[in-house]
Amino acid sequence: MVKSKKEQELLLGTLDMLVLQTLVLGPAHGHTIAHVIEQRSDEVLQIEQGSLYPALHRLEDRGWVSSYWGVSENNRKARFYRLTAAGRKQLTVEANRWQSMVKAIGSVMQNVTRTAEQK
Amino acid sequence: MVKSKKEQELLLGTLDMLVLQTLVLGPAHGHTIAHVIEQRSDEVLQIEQGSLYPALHRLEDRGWVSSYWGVSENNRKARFYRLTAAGRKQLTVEANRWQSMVKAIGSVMQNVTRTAEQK
DNA sequence: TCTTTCCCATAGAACGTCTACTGGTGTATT
DNA sequence: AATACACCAGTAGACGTTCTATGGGAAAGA
Repeated sequence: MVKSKKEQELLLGTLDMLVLQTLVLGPAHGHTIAHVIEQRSDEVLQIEQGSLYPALHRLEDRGWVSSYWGVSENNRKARFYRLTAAGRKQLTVEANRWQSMVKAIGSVMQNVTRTAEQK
Repeated sequence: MVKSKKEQELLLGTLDMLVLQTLVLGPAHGHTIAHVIEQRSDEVLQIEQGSLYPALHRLEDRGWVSSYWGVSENNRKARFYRLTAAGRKQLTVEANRWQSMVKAIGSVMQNVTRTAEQK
């Protein structure tokens, strides 16, 4: 039996933005980043490892973050990511984009039975 | 010269929902659907033909809409799409999902400088 | 006739996410 | 000492949506 359909597909291309935002608080490693996002979203967002690490690597490729090896709070080897100046700019770009998207979609989704319930 | 990066990628997987919502107003053909979404979003959303028609076809495959050939307002042959009962249900599912997504991402994106201060 | 506008459609590439793994290493348990 | 477990990083391959870039037919107007 084959599972042909994805279960979640819930991030909708916003993972990069979420990661950058999380790093505003300071450097963090992958595990922590995922947990922070999940907790702050009240467990609505689920960050899969297979999504997270590729995201971190491409953020670094693009220069939005830099990384270094360190030791985690649990005394384990971990790669920490730090927001760069370019990443900070990118975050505002993506946040603005997201805001305008939400607004635009909201405009389309609002019920247009206004005619019936007009003030 | 090759354009290696996509220009927009602005729909973020919400096109199906937008199309279904548009059809709540009544049957419509592809061109109209695209224009309605673009206008209602104040031209923020851009619906490419290469995104729209595949979307309409998959909505039909899944039973969310049904289609028939007719004649457009401009006297041209056009395929009209109508929302099915299943499509109406699907719309509420996707709309709820979208709402919870917006809320969850909002929770992550809000500034948390408060936490940094209380040290 | 020629051009424009309307309308449908598809192929192929790009991209982000998911599933499903592998592998290493501290810490606690037995 | 051996085992189990939680923590941490990573990759391959599939999948689905969107994009770019086409093609073509048919009505309307110049």
